Amino acid sequence: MKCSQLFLPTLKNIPSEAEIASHRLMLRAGMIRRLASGLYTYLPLGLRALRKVEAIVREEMVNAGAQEIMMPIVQPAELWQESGRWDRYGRELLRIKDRHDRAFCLGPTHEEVITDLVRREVRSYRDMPLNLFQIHTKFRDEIRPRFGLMRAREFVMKDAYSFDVDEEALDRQYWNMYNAYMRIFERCGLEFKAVKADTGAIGGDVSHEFMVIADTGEDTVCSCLSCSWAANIELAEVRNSEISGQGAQDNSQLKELKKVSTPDVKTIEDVAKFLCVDTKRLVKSILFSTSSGEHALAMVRGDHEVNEVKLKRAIGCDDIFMADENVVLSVTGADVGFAGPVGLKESVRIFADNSIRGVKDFITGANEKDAHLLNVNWQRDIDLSMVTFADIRNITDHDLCPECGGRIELKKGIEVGHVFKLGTKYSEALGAAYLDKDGKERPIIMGCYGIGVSRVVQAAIEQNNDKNGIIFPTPIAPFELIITVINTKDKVLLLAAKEIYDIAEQSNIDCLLDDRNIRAGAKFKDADLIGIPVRITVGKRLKDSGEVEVFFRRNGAVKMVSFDDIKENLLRIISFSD
RNA sequence: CGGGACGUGGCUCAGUCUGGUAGAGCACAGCGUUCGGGACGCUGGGGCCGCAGGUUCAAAUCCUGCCGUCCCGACCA
Repeated sequence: MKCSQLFLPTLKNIPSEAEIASHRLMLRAGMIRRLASGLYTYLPLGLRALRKVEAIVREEMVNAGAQEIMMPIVQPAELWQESGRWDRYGRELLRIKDRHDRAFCLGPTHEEVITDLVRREVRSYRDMPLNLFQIHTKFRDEIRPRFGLMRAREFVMKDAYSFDVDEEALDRQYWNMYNAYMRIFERCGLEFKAVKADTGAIGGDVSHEFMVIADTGEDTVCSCLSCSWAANIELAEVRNSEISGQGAQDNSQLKELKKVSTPDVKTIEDVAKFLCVDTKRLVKSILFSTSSGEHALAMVRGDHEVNEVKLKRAIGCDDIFMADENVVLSVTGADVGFAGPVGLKESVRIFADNSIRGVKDFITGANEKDAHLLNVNWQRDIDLSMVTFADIRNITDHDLCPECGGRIELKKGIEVGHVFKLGTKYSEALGAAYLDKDGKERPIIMGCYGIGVSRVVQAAIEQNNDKNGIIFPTPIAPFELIITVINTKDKVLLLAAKEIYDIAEQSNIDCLLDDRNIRAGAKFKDADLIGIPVRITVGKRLKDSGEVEVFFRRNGAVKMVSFDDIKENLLRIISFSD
């Protein structure tokens, strides 16, 4: 491709709509343009990178035994009603109506459609194992689209679904996919981690996420420095070395319960400062409401955070959210900021984190405006029959690995892939069953496996850039090589560059020829910005010494190579780009 | 949905506080000089100042409502 003909609108200025490096660079490099919030057009360069990732994903999926299909984006409401997700999925599901006033949605995922297909076509144990995938557009009406392609409303996803006769076969498919994912992300040149994960709205039992490590990631990844344990913080279990006693205490040692005035002192930090104590002496009490309209009080140490996924499990309900001001007022009798376990106006269940089980004489809110309680104690002040101790807090980097007791670290990650063992959740809801060897009907055992293909492109850029622009890993670079002609009016240089270009084309190297009649500096800046791994510069040195310059974007290395050598060994010479 | 910021040529922004002829840089077009790290000079085109109301002799500027964008939060395969 010649630059003079390529639609490549690069920007010198940083667009004001973008905050993070990868988003800015994709706009500046002319890869994407925004149509509306969370909706993007892929320009030639962006689409090429996307296609590269797609090709890798497709190849590995097919190698792993999956077969490609394509399902509709528009899906009938009936199917979603059948699975129960028409009501449960919430407002992220964009609902539309056709001219006959029939309800449809834009597919945010395809479990319903694939299960409908399979329940019609798969009747026998002989038809399995089966693994079907597609690479297609998904639509999710995100509350807050963010960071360009990172959290777009419309995006490209590879989704695969497996169908098996039993758990054992599912287990094989699951790890087969897991391994395929490892290969895919390695080939894309990403620094990533596979971590244990929560199954969220998709449901199911076992699940792993594939996280690209990056400071701008929206998830937190915990991993052990000494063993292979790694988990999303939503799920990372806290090892309990701190538990002592059973909550019941020897009352004679306890200090007297005391109420202190804390006017307008609400946050944990403020209270600790006001009372001149460490935040660890405080116990944070946060009121949650469940989807069924009940309330529960969560208690964690002042310096800890409530983990809603764990709390949800401890309570045993589908969904929870922080109670609003009115609920807080009616349950505690005070404004937000003074909640505590003692003297609640309404009787609610209390879920206390394991780490506060053994503490004595702690500080909590007094359920009274501008007041806190000192020397609160289990049993004496709090009815233990209302209290459930559980792991309901986020792990911290002071905690130890739950597997081996080693030190752990917390890092931010971008979720680019997620594999689930679904089990029979959808096959039972939609009646997808097969006949086994004995002629007995059984539900099909399912797994599902997603990759955010468009997100991979941006995550790769987030991980590979410098002040001059993108540094594409070669396998997903829109072009692998750019040949920069310093002076296009010089026919000798232009012809020499074309000669190399033709060889590159014949060698199946994706090559750009920068034949634009602009100054050399601008060409260099553009080449750096769009992140082409290797640049060959054809300039006056060709005339002086018969050499061209080979520049490697990643490390800035420069090699002078004779024109003849380049022609004979192009592939070998540019193969050191990563 | 709650909190915050913003909306002025294609892009980045000034001008708004204190109402009075719409500006700069980049980009674009023409001419000339230049030509290996985003050149320079001259000339030129391009604006419902987000939209709608209101106040005023007069509104980019003040007021009200709406729309859009971004950030934080809640939410999230």
